[in-house]
Amino acid sequence: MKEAQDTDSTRQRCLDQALNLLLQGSVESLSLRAVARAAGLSATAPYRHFESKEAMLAELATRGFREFEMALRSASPGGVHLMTLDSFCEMGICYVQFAQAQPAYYQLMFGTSIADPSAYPALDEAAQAAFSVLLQSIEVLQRVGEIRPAPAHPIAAHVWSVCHGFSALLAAGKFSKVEGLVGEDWQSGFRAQMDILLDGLRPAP
Amino acid sequence: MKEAQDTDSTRQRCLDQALNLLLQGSVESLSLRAVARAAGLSATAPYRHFESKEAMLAELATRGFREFEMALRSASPGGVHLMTLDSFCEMGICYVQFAQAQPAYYQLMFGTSIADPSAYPALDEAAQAAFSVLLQSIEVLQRVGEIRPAPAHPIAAHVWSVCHGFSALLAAGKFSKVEGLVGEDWQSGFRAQMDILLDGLRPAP
DNA sequence: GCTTCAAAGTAAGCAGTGCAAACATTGGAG
DNA sequence: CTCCAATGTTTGCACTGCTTACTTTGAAGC
Repeated sequence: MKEAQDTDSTRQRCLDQALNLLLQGSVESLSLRAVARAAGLSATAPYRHFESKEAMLAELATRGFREFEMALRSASPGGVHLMTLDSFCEMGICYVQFAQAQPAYYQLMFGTSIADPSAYPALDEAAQAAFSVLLQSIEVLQRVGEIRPAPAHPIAAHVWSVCHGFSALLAAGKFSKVEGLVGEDWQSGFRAQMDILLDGLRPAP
Repeated sequence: MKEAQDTDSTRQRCLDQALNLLLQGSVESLSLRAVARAAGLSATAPYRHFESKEAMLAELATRGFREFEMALRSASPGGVHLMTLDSFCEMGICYVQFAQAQPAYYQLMFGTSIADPSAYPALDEAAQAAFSVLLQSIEVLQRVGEIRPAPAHPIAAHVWSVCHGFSALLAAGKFSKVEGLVGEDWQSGFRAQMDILLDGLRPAP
């Protein structure tokens, strides 16, 4: 009996083309048929390689989380263990950067396109790994006294809320009427938010 | 020539049924045909009353923002001008409450289902009015010395990011693995975030 | 009271979707 | 050489938003 191998080239071609289409469109506008067309297959051939459309999206999202984790890590050149407040800020920038540069990718990862992410263990694992970068960074900053000593999980959740909220509202264009934040001008606005955020996390004097 | 009147009962029936379906489903799964079916019309009849599906969604979203504004205002019994830190916190709760109780409604208002909201002036106006509640609350709190004196718009944007981010991540179930926040248990988690937020906005001693 | 005419509603059709089932192809194991 | 399972295709179903052409209807103008 031959196990389904990951060296299945057609499968990879489908995934690559799906990513291609996703990057230049939205999640909703991504159809399996378009993927098949781009991969030079018949409309329903991808069903030989993926349980469903959602299963394929889940694999894309998994890929996304891995890239996302890399992007977050890139903010701290010395690795998470040498985290500084500046690098932490930069990590936030990298977060929003990712969401802003590839909105459909980000939406796939953090939206509700995938009804039950926990049905895809690899996806869960990749997402958890990305979150761990944030969590560990906070723990390091607590150890060096830049962030007040307190349970790290709620703090991480808060930072995540800020980054996600900013990214989502920016992507939806909701900031254009508020601060004139559009396109590439968001960085100063985001830094202002990070300043408030870090002020609230500073240790008591 | 008879102007199209707003007393158009069929039109209202469509909107009501659309809201009905929206509240018990998702934005994506809401079809104009289902609305027509629920309203006892032929599949394409709604097109006599709405330019397009998006135009109908825009009217629903406008309605949503008006309800949303009411919900936010309800947090401060004495009106925005008697805003306190506690009421401000409560306003955040009301925000998330709204998003949590009617996720599809919220997603319609703050998501990207409506490609260009500025194409619908009434929608823009209603959204702006809701945002003003937040903005004015902050200005009042600055006047009474509970929030540091600083441009109010960036502060409002930050508060908005936190509330939106929390709501979106909660709705997507992303907090379940982080803090065990699911369903109705989110309030304590959210208060913790508001505490950090308000700490960062406190005036310098 | 009759005509006229625009508004309201319908039916049919187009191009697209996800997905299921039946069929054809093909390449490697026995 | 023969199976047989994996891969791919065709066909079909029920659904979507939306357009076009058609019918009904109700009220205003003469």
